[in-house]
Amino acid sequence: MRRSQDQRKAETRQRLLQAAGELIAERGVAGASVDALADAADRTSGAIYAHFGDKEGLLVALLDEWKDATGDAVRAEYEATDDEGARFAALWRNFVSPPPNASDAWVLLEHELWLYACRNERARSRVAARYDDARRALAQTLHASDGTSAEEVAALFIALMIGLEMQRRLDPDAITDETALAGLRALAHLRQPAENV
Amino acid sequence: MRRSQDQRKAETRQRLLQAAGELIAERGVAGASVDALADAADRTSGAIYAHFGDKEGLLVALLDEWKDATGDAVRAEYEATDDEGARFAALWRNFVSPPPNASDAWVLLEHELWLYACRNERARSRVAARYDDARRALAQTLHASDGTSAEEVAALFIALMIGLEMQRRLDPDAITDETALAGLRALAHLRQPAENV
DNA sequence: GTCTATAGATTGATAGAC
DNA sequence: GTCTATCAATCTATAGAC
Repeated sequence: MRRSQDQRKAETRQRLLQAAGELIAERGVAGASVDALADAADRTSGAIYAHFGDKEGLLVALLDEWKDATGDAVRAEYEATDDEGARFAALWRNFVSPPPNASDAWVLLEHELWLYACRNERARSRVAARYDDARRALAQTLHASDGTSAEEVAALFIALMIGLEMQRRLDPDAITDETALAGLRALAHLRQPAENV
Repeated sequence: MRRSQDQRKAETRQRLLQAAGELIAERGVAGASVDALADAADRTSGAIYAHFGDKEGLLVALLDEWKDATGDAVRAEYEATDDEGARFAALWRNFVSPPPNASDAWVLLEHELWLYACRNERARSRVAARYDDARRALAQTLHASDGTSAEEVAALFIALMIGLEMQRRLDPDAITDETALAGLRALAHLRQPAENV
């Protein structure tokens, strides 16, 4: 019996975390009430308090367990070709049109939690670590060919893609794929100073 | 008497809008209650409903009246020099460390309202128009020297600065000014294809 | 137009049964 | 660990006096 109890407990925890991700992406941190979060996971609010203490505890746990399942897929797709254009196109495509499993609103969850982290000390270090991980992972994927710092380029790539996606989400016609790719290409070769301009 | 009544009305409206901007930046859209918004403007909730109908009306009005007072200052500072490095440094500086009048949290207001716009049809077109204005204004300031589309570069500049500021806000050491400037410089000259790589 | 007072719904969190 | 029931606080919005 111990076994099945533990299983149910673990399942509940996972259901709560997944439901939290989805519902918060849809309604926002403040818009997703404890009851609604529990409902979405087919549990009641009591389960949330038993597992995480309070709503903030759930959010912090969500941040801790929140890994990009996408990372590996992106890397594989990236390394499938040697052509720089195709590689950057893969990066961009995976960023703007989220992978099969994730909801279309996953980017909203990123912004939701970033905003939350800006106002909550406990959350900030976790989200900061998440961005640090993202930079490192991307830097490793890019494995900077030349003298440029790979992490520097990774930070710029991430920044550009986030900012472009923000604009595109408001107006899909505002940002073309060509613009995005031209931007990534330019950033990839920022080592050379503005010599022949 | 009509005169002073109108004056008070106009003043109240302005106070409500300004207080809304500040309080929402601090607590978020959902975190700033109607009563709290009214309090911050030294009025009561009744004033908000009389002026804007409901909370959403206040937010929409805030979006409509929301102009960057900074635009002109940035442009003046930009054109004060011919040196590209100094120009981009001025752009970046004005973006990350907001001007005298604005609160340090003004960027949070941007994200707060962007997120709101992603979930609210009435708000989305307004925020989209705001970003379009920003692109146009920046494009005009940059007055693209060469064949590159000025609006394209403007979109990339804005995207990069937003994304870098997000990362820097979580961890000030993650993004150096040098990285930001190198990124802007690279984007400014994206016309040339990757020929001599 | 602005206030006070209040209705009605919803919130985060707790208590106690199982 | 999970549920039901519930409290106190807070929320948006309305009604009516001035």
